[in-house]
Amino acid sequence: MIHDDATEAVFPIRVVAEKTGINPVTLRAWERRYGLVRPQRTAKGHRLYSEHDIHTITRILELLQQGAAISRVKDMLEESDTGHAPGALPHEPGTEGARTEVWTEHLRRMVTAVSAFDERALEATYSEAISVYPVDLVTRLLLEPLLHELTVRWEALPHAEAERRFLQGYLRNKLGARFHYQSLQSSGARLLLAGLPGEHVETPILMLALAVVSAGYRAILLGADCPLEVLEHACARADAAGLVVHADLLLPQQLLGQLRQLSETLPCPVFVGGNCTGSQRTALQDAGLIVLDADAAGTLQALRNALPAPD
Amino acid sequence: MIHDDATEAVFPIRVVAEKTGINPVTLRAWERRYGLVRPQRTAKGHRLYSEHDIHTITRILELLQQGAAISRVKDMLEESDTGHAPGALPHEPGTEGARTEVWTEHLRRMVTAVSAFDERALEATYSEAISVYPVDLVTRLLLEPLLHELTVRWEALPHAEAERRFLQGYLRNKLGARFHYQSLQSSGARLLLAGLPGEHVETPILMLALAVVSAGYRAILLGADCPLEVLEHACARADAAGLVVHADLLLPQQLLGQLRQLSETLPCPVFVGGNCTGSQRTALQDAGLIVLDADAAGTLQALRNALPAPD
DNA sequence: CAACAGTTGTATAATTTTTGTATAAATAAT
DNA sequence: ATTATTTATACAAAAATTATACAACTGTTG
Repeated sequence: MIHDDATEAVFPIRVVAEKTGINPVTLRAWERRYGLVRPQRTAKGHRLYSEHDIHTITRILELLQQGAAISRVKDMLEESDTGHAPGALPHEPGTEGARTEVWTEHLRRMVTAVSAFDERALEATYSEAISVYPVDLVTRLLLEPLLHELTVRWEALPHAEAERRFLQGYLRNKLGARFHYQSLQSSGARLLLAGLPGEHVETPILMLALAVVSAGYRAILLGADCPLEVLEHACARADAAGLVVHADLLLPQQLLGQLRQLSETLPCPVFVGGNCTGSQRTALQDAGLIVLDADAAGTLQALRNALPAPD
Repeated sequence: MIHDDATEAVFPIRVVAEKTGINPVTLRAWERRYGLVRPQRTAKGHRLYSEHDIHTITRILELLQQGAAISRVKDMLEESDTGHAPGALPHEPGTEGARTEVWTEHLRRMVTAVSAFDERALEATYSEAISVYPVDLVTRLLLEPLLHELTVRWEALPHAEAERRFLQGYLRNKLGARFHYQSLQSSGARLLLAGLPGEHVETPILMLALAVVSAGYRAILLGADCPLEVLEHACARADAAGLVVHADLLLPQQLLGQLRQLSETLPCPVFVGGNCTGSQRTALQDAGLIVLDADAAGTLQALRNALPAPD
């Protein structure tokens, strides 16, 4: 499939600026300073951007949103173009421990933003946090407490269901983008991942998926509230090295029985994560499942123990 | 189908100017400077435009509308005429026919990728398409047909539920990221957006949300399967200028009644999108709802009619 | 902790290009 | 004879170009 680039490049810089939200000055600065994008030129030197260039800009925007430095974006683009994979984003093994008031302040602002349905304020706080702290930390000390705090609050105020939905939409998009990005980079064994029947909330599943992916495995997401029969079929068809299920709620006895049966049937190990691992740990282990603890390190360890290490 | 151009070429330049809204001076400048349009001439050199010429001008106008530079438009027209090579932007059904095999090929590859649970292959195809064609076109000619094709297929093969979930996860992340990004840019009136009770699929809602946002409004997403009471509360609390609900399935009579009541209660207009607008259009209109057609242009028009234009 | 250098988005200035429109002189149409 | 259309030249506003500068941050180093 051959394209004549010259004939595709039609958009002047102003249009591109409007389409992408990037100031023309900035676009030129990126090109001059980092060689980013480099569109066609007319005989007189005016820039003509193609659809492909615009797509590149959106990719840049995605990377920036994940906290990448603009000066390093070019390499990342090239790496992901040449197919083979880079180590994703800089994760500083930070030495930050307490400083809890920072987080409670962020938390407070995010709660306020949610009750005003103000996505921009939500984003502002989140991206402020993400620009200071590594992603994992923000997830663990901000997003998870936020979800927890609001869940508690909503139980007392049932009419605030809309706010819960709003926040979940935001988090789903946010975590989903991160998962998607990391997913394309990962290359280890394939793990199926789904929420058990009755679990309708997606965000904790996405968090678990992120942990799995950043442990070096590939994750195939099958979403929330997934029937066990589907998982059984999918394991075979997808040639999965393992199955990870998620449950926050208490599992009924019947489901536990079905899970035991499933883990005996399947040729691959079955892991379980989520809050149910606290209260029902032994029951789950008796059913032949491998319990994933809430912390990332423990999750990684458990996966590595039961599976060949991915790298 | 060959026409005798001479018999069709009858419109003097002034008439064409009136029909198209383009100043005669400008029409001549386009012809002189870029070789655009070139109508027949009388023996003494007066321009005589044919119906086809006028159609060409319409196409030019569409391209300009999408931001193409006038100096580049000629190449694009020629490209899409020679059928080969992607005319980047043209949205007209007339010239799409010749290029459908591009889309069926992409479609085929995506179907294959889904049944192999291969996110990277999925991404590769999608990203190739998106780098050549504008987002809207890819959504309309690739993603929507893909969803439709696989839905049909899954009805015949119920065991492939896992594949459906896999694809929906992918699309949700993809569309969600786009929505999130656009959302932060948008600044118009706020519209609440949700799937009606019984509608569990998120992707069509996200597509509708993207249309709303690119029409210049802000969208507050409340997710799929949303109870009407939640919407009623949320409209007040979020100070929304409108409510958009989505439904692909047929709406039961009871829900129609509740919708009528809702639209009478709320101070803002209520819009409805999705496949149900085809079969239940009049019933929905009787209930006081404003129907959003499937195409983006119609959606935009309907929103603008009922709300103050955002920009 | 202060000083310094690097990063990065924006701003400004001086020029040039693009693009729609205006004008003039000549010819054609009605 | 009056009204249109044509070509060619000209003009002006909008938009693009490069180059330089700057402000707000970042991180490093003494």
